[in-house]
Amino acid sequence: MVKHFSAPYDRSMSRHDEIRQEMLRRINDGEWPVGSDIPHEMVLTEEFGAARGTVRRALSTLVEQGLIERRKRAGSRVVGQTSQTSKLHIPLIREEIESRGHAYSYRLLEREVKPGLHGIGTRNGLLWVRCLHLADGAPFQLEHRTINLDTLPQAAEQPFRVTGPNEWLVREVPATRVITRISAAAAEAEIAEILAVPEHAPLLIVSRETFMGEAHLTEARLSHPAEQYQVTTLSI
Amino acid sequence: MVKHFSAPYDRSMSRHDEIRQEMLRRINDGEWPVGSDIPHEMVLTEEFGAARGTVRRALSTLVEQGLIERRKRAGSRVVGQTSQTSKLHIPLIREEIESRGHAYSYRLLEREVKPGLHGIGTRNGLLWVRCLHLADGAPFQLEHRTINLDTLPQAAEQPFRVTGPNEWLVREVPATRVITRISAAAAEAEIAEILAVPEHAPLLIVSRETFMGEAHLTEARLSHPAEQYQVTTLSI
DNA sequence: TGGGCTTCTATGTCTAGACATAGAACGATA
DNA sequence: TATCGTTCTATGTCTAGACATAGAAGCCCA
Repeated sequence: MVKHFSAPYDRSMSRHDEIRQEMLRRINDGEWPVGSDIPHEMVLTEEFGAARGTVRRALSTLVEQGLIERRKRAGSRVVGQTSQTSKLHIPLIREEIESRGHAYSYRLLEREVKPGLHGIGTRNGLLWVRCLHLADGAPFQLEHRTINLDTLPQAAEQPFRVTGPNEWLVREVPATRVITRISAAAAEAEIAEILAVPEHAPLLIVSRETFMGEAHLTEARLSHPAEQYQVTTLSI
Repeated sequence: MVKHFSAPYDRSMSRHDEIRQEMLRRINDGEWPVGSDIPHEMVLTEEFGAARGTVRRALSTLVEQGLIERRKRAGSRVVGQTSQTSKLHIPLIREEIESRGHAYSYRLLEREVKPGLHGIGTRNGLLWVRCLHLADGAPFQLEHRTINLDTLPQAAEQPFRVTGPNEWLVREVPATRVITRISAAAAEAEIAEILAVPEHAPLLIVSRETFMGEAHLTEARLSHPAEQYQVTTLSI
């Protein structure tokens, strides 16, 4: 089969990646302008000399990226992003700190079993942990965590004295759904002291709830001094 | 072909979704514990009575979710997430404000063509825009934007007097790569005044750079009073 | 025992079909 | 002209193959 375009694409790419690159180029160069219909699958299939499945794979990637949209019978068209979607990747705090070339250390501040709340942990209660993650000895992240002992009874046996709940959860527990919220706030007196920042200093706060199916597993509130931490995401 | 499991799955789901659900259940219930190998594709293919492609589609989704990892010759295994990945979705500020039931309004503060910087916009310069997005008349987001006039010369003709650069960019310009950074900071005097918050009040700041291929398109710095705004993400 | 070579296999990619179906387009009717 | 069925088609899903290939596992030899 003939390839009907001859740009010097990386030969190590798979065919669907090559095709996707070429489609990207056409969008880029305005050959397929925003708002316009792009050719039907079968036309592209012939043009690229590939199977329909391969062309579809290239197209699906563009759909994921939000560059095109497709509707049955109506065909596919290039869209200007109505909202930018990107992948947010929050690493283990230990890795984050070590990747910056700092020494990681950990301190457990509080650990307590509390009664359930809002229908969560009504049987076995909630494990409440407060701990601090440090970079080169300086406070980097304050972690407030609750673990649902109904769904994760094994957590009750974890002391979390030398490693944080995160490390354990990551190793032992898979999650199917995660809700992450990122916000800013001024440091209250108690938190300011723990994080060694002035009162009312700006904090970047990452809150995360984790579920397995419908079951609530754990919730975390991670507070960082604003100067030290930012969240970065890449496009899909 | 027989389906070898009989849970009452939604019949409206596609087969690969059904299979994925069943796999999720097995991970959930510990039948496939974290760290363990899961059966080979061909075994699953037989068990589910589906084609290999269909089983692979279910598995790929689990890989995307970060629940399993696969390696040639070595097979597939369940992994505890070493880092949580989720989808970050930043809507048009107008939509954000209207979806909260507030009236959106816009004010252009500054618009100027500046010389290029760091090899960006060296030919035609950079269009620099500062504008304010309001909810029910109250400041909600301060937008600092630069647009690369080398790659987007059409932007020079846009007055941005009644709608912001975002609306125009979204309608006209596709992007292949977006870098988003989320941070917190204390409001400097000038910004505090524009946003009608006390000096040093915490701000949530979303910065975004947009590219088409390697070409730099635009850069935005969006500042919000911390109490009014947070970023939410859902799992993939 | 350890390093390098070969073999082998589970996953990755691709093809060429078939059938399902949302929903756009069209035509009939009021 | 507006509304309501009907038709039709581009996309969505699935199948059953073939071949490619990373890299784990085993082997040989020093």
